[in-house]
Amino acid sequence: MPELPEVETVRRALQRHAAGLSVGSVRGHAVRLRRPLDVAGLRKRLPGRRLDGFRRRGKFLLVDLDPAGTLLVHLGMSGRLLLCDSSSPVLPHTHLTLNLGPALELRFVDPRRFGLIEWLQPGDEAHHPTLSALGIEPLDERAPRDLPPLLHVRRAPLKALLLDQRLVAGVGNIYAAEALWRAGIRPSRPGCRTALPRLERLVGEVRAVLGEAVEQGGTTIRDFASPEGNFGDFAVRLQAYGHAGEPCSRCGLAMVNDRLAGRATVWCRRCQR
DNA sequence: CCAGTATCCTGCAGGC
DNA sequence: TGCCTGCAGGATACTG
Repeated sequence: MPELPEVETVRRALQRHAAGLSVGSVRGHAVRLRRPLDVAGLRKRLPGRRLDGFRRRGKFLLVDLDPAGTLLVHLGMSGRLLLCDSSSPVLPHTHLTLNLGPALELRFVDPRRFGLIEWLQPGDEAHHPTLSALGIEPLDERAPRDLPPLLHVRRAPLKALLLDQRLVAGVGNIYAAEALWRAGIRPSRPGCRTALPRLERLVGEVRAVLGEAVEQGGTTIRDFASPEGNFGDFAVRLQAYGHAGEPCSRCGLAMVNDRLAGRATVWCRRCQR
């Protein structure tokens, strides 16, 4: 479940190990991801291009192959980018492989196929329907000032607002639950029924939990791993997500699991109001 | 416009 | 042991 910290972990690993390398052959097969994977188009455009750098916007990874364009990657639910020795076994659901040297490959693996890979021409970023609509980067220094007022004018539950990428870019189900628990705010509380100082506290906790998770290399619940194969170490620090039925680590009351905005939502009825 | 729900997809856990 | 069901969730199309 790659959210901002997991994508940032992937970005850093690729920046460290793959920046400056050139793409050789491109292998893959047309498969239906969130949109169809255009292998033929990538085969035409990628070979010979240099990986100039890796950027992140929300949960999107942007691979710059200047000046030709940018490869836009979203990991969806189960997507992984792996740096592998060419001789290493190919995992099931490997949809795309970029050769990066005599024995090095970058592989995109995505069993559930909620991911996305598409080619952006220079200038496309500003018009891309999803990319251009993304909201505030929560770790940006402007977030504490800009985000609370946006939450304050909405009637939807705060959990749903945190998950709305057009408001905040990069928060998913795990870190939304954690931030609300840390802030002591009920996930179903409407934004407009929450005092501004509490919203400021919430944004602060969103930033804190994301920042800590980035430091730990993300959260591995089932299968997240960095391109080098490292697991994220933040799971042990989760206090809400995955702890339904267990005592709240603040007050001891059993945490409950509700369904909110179509998502499992673990929270404490006593601490979160 | 806004909020809520169904949908895509596979793997896995739990029930019987 | 094996089959079935439901759940996991990121983005988005759709409904009310």
